Formats: sequence, structure tokens, C-alpha cells
Amino acid sequence: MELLSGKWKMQIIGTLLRHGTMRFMELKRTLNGIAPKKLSKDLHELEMNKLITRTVKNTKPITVEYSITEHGRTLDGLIGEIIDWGLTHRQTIIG
Amino acid sequence: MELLSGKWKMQIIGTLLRHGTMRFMELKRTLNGIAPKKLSKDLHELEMNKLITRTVKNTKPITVEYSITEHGRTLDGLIGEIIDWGLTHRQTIIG
DNA sequence: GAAACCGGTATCCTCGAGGTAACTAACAGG
DNA sequence: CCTGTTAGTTACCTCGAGGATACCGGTTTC
Repeated sequence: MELLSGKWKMQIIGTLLRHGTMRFMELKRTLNGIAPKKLSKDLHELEMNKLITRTVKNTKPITVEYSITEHGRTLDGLIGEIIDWGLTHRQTIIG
Repeated sequence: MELLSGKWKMQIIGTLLRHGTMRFMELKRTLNGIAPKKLSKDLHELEMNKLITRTVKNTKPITVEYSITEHGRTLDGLIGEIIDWGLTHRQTIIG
């Protein structure tokens, strides 16, 4: 739970699962509103947990690519179930 | 995610799933270290989300019983899967 | 030379989670 | 009376998450 806690980590995982490999700025723009400091910090934490990889490309303006690892992909089903439960829960509370 | 976030809510759910109906002090003693203020607050939040029920018994010193609702029980499997993933994850990181 | 894009880092701030401790009202037993 | 148990409430404090803003070195474009 702890390593998915916080406001952004699940969204980062989800975004990378949907989009595949992404650059730093690309993530920042997709995750609307995240501060670069937070994005940087969360990416490092996710990398330390082997959920994503960080690859520096020596292109003209240096770019950095992030993508989900095999291990990170095992979270996919779990996240889906959590979302499903959440949707059902809303119906239970409202209805 | 939000309604299971925090240090204690999952532990409260888990304890009630294992023990069935429990009184306030019983929960406080089982969840070693929780402040009564926090227990009270979290119980109210869980009750508002219809995950647990609160029943006041008019015994000699008034007692209050808490137990999981049917809706709360639907979390059982999900929590189990989260724990399983967490255990596998530890192996992945350590090994 | 100026501006803009890249991937960040540095600094400052706010706000809420959660801990500690003391207190309360009602009742029971000694 | 006095103490203990019940289920909390109140007041105070700390600490870290996360937001806002500015900045940096490198490189390309104008």
C-alpha cells in the first residue's frame, strides 16, 4: 500500500500502462498539475521499487524515457480491481 | 483508495473481518498503539462509507459494538490480493 | 545574442494526518 | 467517597506530503 500511496503514484503507473514509454515533460503534461519536483521524486521512488525504468537518451536536447517494468505490469490487474470496486462502492453509497 | 488510506483503516477492517463484532476498547487493545481520538474518527468515517455498523448497547457501563457490513465484506478478497501482491513484491525487491 | 525546450533542483510555504495527554459523564464495586 | 471501566472529546504539537515559484546547465532555433 505504502508504495502506491500519495496523490500521484497510481496515476503515474496508470498513465505509463496506457501510453507505454514516455518522457519527463510528456508525463508532466499528461498528469495535469503535478509539480516537477513531485514528479521527479515519485519517479525515483517507483524506480527504486523496480516498477519503472529510467533511460537517458543522448539526443540533441537530452531526453529521458520512463516505462513500466514486467514487475510493474503485474499491478495492472490489481489496479483494475481496485477501480472496479471503487465504482461499485459509489453506487452503493449514492443509491 | 482514499477511503482505505491512512495508517489504521485497513487494519481496522482486517481486525473486524477476523474477529467479527467488537467493542471500542476491544479494538483499541487489538490495534496496539492507536489513539482513541484516531480510532473514533476512523470508525466514523468507515461508518459513513457503510463499511461498518455502530450499535450502542444499553448495558451497565454503556458499550458500543462495531461490525463489518455486507458491503464491507466485499473488500475481503481485494485486501487479500493486495497483501499477496505485497508479499510477492518483497521477494522481487529483495531477491 | 535572445528565446525556448529539456530534465530536473532549491527554496519556501501550507495543510492535514496522526501522536500525547488530559478531561468528561455515567455507572459499578469496595 | 474513591477508584475503575466505558466511549469518547478537547487541546496542543510535530512532521512530512505536496504545492508554488524560481532557477540551472545544456542545446537548438531565430
